[in-house]
Amino acid sequence: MGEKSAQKRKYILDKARAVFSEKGFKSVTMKDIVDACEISRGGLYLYFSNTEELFLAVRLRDDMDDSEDETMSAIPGDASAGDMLALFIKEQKKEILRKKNNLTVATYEYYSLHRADGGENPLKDEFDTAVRIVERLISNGVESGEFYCENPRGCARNLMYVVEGLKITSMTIGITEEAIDRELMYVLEGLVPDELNN
Amino acid sequence: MGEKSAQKRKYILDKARAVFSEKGFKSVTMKDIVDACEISRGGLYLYFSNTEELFLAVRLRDDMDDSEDETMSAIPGDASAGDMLALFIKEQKKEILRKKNNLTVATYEYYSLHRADGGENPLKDEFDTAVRIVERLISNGVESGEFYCENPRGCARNLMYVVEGLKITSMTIGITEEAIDRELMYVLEGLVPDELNN
Amino acid sequence: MGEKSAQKRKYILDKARAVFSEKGFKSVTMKDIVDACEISRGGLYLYFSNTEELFLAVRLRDDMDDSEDETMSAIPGDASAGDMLALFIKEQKKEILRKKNNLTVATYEYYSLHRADGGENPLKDEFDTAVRIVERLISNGVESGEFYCENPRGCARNLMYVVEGLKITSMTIGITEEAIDRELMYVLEGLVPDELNN
Amino acid sequence: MGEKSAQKRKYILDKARAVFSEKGFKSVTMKDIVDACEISRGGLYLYFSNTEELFLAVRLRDDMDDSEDETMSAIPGDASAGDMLALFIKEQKKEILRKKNNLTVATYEYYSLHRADGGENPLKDEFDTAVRIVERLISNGVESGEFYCENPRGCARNLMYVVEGLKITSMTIGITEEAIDRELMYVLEGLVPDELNN
DNA sequence: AATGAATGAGCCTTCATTCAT
DNA sequence: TATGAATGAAGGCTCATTCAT
Repeated sequence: MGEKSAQKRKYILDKARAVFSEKGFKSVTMKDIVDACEISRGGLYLYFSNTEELFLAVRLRDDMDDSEDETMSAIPGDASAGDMLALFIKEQKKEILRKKNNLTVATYEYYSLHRADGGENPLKDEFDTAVRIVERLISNGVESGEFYCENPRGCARNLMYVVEGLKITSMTIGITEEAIDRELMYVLEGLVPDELNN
Repeated sequence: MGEKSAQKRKYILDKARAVFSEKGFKSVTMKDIVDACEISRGGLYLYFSNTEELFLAVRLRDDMDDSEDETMSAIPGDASAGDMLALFIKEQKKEILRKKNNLTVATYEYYSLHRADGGENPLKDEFDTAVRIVERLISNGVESGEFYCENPRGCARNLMYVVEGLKITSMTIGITEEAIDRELMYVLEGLVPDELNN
Repeated sequence: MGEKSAQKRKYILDKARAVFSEKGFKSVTMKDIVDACEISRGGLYLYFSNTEELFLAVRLRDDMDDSEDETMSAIPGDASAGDMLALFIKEQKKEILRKKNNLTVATYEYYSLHRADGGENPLKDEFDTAVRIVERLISNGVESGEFYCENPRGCARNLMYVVEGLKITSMTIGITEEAIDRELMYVLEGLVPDELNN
Repeated sequence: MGEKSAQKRKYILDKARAVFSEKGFKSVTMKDIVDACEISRGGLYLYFSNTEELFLAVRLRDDMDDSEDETMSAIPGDASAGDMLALFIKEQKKEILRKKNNLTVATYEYYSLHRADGGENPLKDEFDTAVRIVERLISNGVESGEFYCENPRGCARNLMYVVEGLKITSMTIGITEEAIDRELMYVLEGLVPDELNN
């Protein structure tokens, strides 16, 4: 009803994602979207009133079919903590390297515009959730003897800040896959019991 | 043709910095600068042709009287590696927390627009330089027995990626001074010889 | 081809009247009507092609169930001229003060747009008819000795121009009921034989 | 300074007056003004931000070089009340008949949109002022024996409401000069002492 | 050097109108 | 008949950029 055609809505979001990936958030105009979708100006406004609405919908839609969750839930129940952490990190790496449909810059632009220091912030939720996941994996690994770590939360946070650093570096300075591997490895090595580390 | 009035140029750059700090890069218009400087439109064009030129000049001017260099060079020759690293980190923290004249977002916006994956990139130079400085400080500390570290370069890079992560987090999610301290501390603790760590 | 559903047509006209009352003529869009009627865009076009057609139909419909005629025809045959004039004026006053469904402004807007100086003009017909009615009432009153008036037509016209003046004043400047009474009274007092006037 | 070129401002107001006269208030777009003035879109916005601002300025400017005031003040000091009233009415008549630059409809449209029942309203001020002027003229005439009138204020108000009625009639129904004369005469005749009236 | 009025391109948004279902 | 998605024209507004003074 209010949503017109759900299919077209998805179509628009798909095209919009590509545009946001290409131009970030601020530079994107409704005309950019219209052109990308090859629909009429009025047609777009039937679905979204401005780029902000569009962007948030793109990010939401993203969550739905996000490969991360799928991947994580597709893990066999008997996977080791190390395997799972490796998988998690592999996903992060994929995201960092992603060329197409990469929302990193647009997201940073959007939230630097709408920073809500005190209040709710989806970005903060995402970050905190990721930290918790990693912390749990590390803790599990410590219990099973796979990892050695006196401060799992600290280590998890360190990992996620490095990931953030790598993301922004990738979008501004540029970074090679090797450099990403090296950085993530550096963090993980701190988890390996000393006797194994040598 | 020459520099017109170097003084006025500096004046414009000062005002422009505040504008870029406030609005990032993409959202800044020449009119914003004109308004901030309270000069004529034509007057501004005499010095800078567009916001890009202006922004690069702001960043350059920044390097000149940058407090970081001053601070670092103001260190007594006999300062310990630990003291110097602490000082360096203090500067980074100040930058992360900086409210006024903070170019972080504008810089990210600008370089995400002008990313030159392979070629030269001042941002890359700055990052690499910072890594080298930290690496040297750590190495010195290791030599003097202040630090323990098997991979100074890796540790330096880890620190700088965390700093990048903290910067972007500060500008988007928001972050408290305590959280910054905790993160930086986490990295530094890895450098402290075990016997001292307890 | 025919009238589609006469009931729905009336429904649309009712809702449209409210809209024209609220927004005048020029500002009303087909969308306004669609929204007010809660019907589909296409559905509206089935009945009316544009706001002009709609407005004219609203005014016509108005004439049909207009309370004025009803009221006037509901007068007992033996009513005095004075009673009937009082009734007529009461109706005019009601119209001037009418808050809901007041077409005054819309009508003025429409006819200032479509003024036909020489030709036919429903507004002119209405005005002339009203003048004739008042003139007849006055003449009757003069014959019966209720009124004193040497120029009934002139007095009737004077009354109706004052009514027009009051209508437009009511819609633009705003006017109180007392002010309306005072004005209408002023005109009527001219009709009262001198000996009664004191 | 803030006013750019006073000359051009006046030029725009002149052209705008013609547009408002032609199209009323609501239908006028900034593009209409731009086209009438043959200036650029941006150029117009340098002086006025929207049609409302423009319209109010047109009305203000109107007051300044309004012929009414000039005319009234150009009256010889020894003019009789009758002469002055005749002059006043002649001005009203001119205004009612005015073809070019007639702001009547635009004014009604504007104020029907911005009616402030309780508060200040320039239209109300103008009306009240006119009433006071007429009242004074009548009173003077009564004192000098030129007029006979028991209720100068009532008569003045009656005249001005008739004038309002004639104005709106002129713009909607259309009216001939003779009809205007007849109406105004009707009111004035009420002022003439009976013995002269025959 | 400096000014600021002027231009015109470009994006935003709303609406009348059409048309496939 | 009725629906409402879709289109495209029209008007609002802002800005980069130029240029006469």
